[in-house]
Amino acid sequence: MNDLLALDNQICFSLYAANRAITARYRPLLAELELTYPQYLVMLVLWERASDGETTRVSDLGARLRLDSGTLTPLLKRLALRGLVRRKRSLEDERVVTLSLTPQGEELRESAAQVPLKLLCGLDIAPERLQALRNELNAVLSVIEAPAGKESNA
Amino acid sequence: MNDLLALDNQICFSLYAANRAITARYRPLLAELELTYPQYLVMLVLWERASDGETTRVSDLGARLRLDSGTLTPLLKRLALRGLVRRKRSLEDERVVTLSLTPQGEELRESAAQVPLKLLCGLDIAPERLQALRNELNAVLSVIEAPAGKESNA
DNA sequence: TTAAAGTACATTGTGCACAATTGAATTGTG
DNA sequence: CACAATTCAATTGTGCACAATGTACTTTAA
Repeated sequence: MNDLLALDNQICFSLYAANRAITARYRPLLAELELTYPQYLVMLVLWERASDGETTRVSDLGARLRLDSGTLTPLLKRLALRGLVRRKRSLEDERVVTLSLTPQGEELRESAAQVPLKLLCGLDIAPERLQALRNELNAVLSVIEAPAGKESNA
Repeated sequence: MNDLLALDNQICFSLYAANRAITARYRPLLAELELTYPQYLVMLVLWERASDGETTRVSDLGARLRLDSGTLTPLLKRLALRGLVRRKRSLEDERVVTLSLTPQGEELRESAAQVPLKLLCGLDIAPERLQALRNELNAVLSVIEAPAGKESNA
């Protein structure tokens, strides 16, 4: 009866289920833009950085989203195929692939701008509550991602 | 500069990143049991229900974990192949597949019992804080999963 | 009793995630 | 310069998630 193993006591399951539930809420909204959820996140980063006048490398994107090239490369190829994104080998360093938005990619931002509000309207949760949750998640995330845990706790 | 689209303002991204970070923390612990994270969740449910003397159907599992047969069927076949789980067609209703644990499946529970504690030790976050986060996630989850949102808000 | 509706699981196909490996390009060192 | 080490992206392979469809079975109701 060690209920540490009970599903309801696993923080992990709450995260897992909540994440999939939120993603499911986004899905119909993003379907109108013909974007998947990870593609949407990639576009968010590109929109952000493009407006800052920064060029984005695949590794920048990976650092921001915590995703590696095995995930990003095929995803970016699909976005490029759809004409939203350009992939170009850097001239200074041929290992680097530089990402930029096509006019269509820029344009899509206008439609996407409505997504966050539409989602919030469909949710019936106080925005402050979501904000508090987000802050707590970010705080926990930064601890989780800290170098080495504290396994060497003499 | 409508920062509703900023990545850092997306509750969804916090959830997405935190979920993957936690899962990554579990991975080495579960690797010792040769379980993936979703497989671990399935085993948690089976351990729970077996100790309650209940038989588990695939649809029960799906309801508990919010996963459909497209995800569960191949996962369960892999667990069966490893000899942890038995899949049997119900005699009363041939559509139903009943799940039970093999002796090895039961036995694995002993090793798994250490996983939650090991995870907590590696985290360096107050357990009460995680519990509060879990409760908040569950509350939000139940709202998200509520029937229809409130789109029809006259 | 038999057609229609509904249920439970399986299958197929697409798109992530992530580990591991590869290969090309760059950097660091003597 | 040579050459080892490192870096960046791509590739390969496994395992989820999920939509859509298929198929067998059960229930219902005409």
